[in-house]
Amino acid sequence: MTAKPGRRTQEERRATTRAKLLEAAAACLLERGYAATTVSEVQERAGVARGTLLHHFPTKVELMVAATEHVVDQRVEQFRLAAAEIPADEDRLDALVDLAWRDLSSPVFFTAMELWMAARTDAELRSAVLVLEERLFQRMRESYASVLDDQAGDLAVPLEFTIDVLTGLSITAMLSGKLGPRQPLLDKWKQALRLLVEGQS
Amino acid sequence: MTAKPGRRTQEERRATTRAKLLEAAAACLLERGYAATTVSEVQERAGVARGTLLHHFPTKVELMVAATEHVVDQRVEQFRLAAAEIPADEDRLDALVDLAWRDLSSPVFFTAMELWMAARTDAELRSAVLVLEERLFQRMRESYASVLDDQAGDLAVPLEFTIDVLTGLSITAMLSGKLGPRQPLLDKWKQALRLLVEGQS
DNA sequence: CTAGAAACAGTCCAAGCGTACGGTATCTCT
DNA sequence: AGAGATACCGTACGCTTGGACTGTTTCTAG
Repeated sequence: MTAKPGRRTQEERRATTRAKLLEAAAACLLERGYAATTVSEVQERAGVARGTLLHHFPTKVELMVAATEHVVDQRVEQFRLAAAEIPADEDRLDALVDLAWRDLSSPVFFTAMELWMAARTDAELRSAVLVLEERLFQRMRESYASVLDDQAGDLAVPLEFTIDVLTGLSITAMLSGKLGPRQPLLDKWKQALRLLVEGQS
Repeated sequence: MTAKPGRRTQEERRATTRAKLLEAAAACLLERGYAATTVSEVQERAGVARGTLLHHFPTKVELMVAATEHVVDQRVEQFRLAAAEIPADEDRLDALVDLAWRDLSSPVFFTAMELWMAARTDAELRSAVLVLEERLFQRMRESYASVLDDQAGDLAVPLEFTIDVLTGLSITAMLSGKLGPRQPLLDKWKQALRLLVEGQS
């Protein structure tokens, strides 16, 4: 029964601080990259004291693992929201492509990429990321399937191709920042996808 | 005119040492990742003295830039060799997919990815990588076009899709190390690619 | 009111990067 | 061919920063 403002329960205090830390870590990963992300900077960005971070995450890897989980949850959540906003009268395949592109070109995606790349060579981080990847892919596929009305999984292969194409597109356009002449490719892929779906049935 | 073995010109000495350093840097990037790559370890792996590395590359970024160039050249070279080995009687589209996959799942590709990701948040490295990326893509497209006998560029779009699909495939399978259920996708993409090429003409 | 949890502040140790300097091999000019 | 100039190699050092630790204070819960 803590109604007084500024009077929060322990769990609330812990949660808000933890959230601030994870948000700061994610922002740092996005702006500075994994290599330049230090616990000191995360601590400063979060506006907490030195020992506070240690209290929540004894080691840097534990912070990174938690940050990964946070980022994954963000991606899943953004994805669900975007999927829910799709108008019912829109073409399902076009909607799928737009939905996937919104995810795969978003800042959260690049933040996740930083962690994924780091996990490749860091055993501890890697084992944690692997199970989170499983969860992420699972949830994503569910949302995709709901957009397509494809419970049977008949469109699994074209879906996989769509994800991979857009992933590749996002990566290859990462540095220049702009899609450049690849922008029309999104529309072209919509056509191609339709062709593939018709062709396989 | 230095014919005596063990008697090398300055330029030769410089070149071999430089090559050893770049090779060591690339190996370190692949095994440890960018974040854990230190100049000390590169120096140890190369088997040279501390100041030697510094004489060639005064700063770490300069070393990384040179390493990027080295890795890019390796990719281009491996690519040309692989392209030359393709038997004349093989289906051109199938050959294209295999060729692209050999590149995009190779160790050199992941080494390059480390540098690409690092370049995203490092201004100095980024500007260097951007011009190298231009060169890389240019050369790659030339080789691809030669495999396809497509000087006119009619197959540019399906080619782009192929590269992006396989890039995405490689990335999403990066952590688990094995393609898993995605292995058959390579064959499925060959079919899809054929469909796309026929469909657009 | 007291026990325990959370947040704060200051510090230690190790490692990384960059600098300085002496020694040695190679090139070049006469 | 010899001597000076140039370029390269190797070692030792200092500055800075990152990551992990300990003690103290504030706040919540019973």
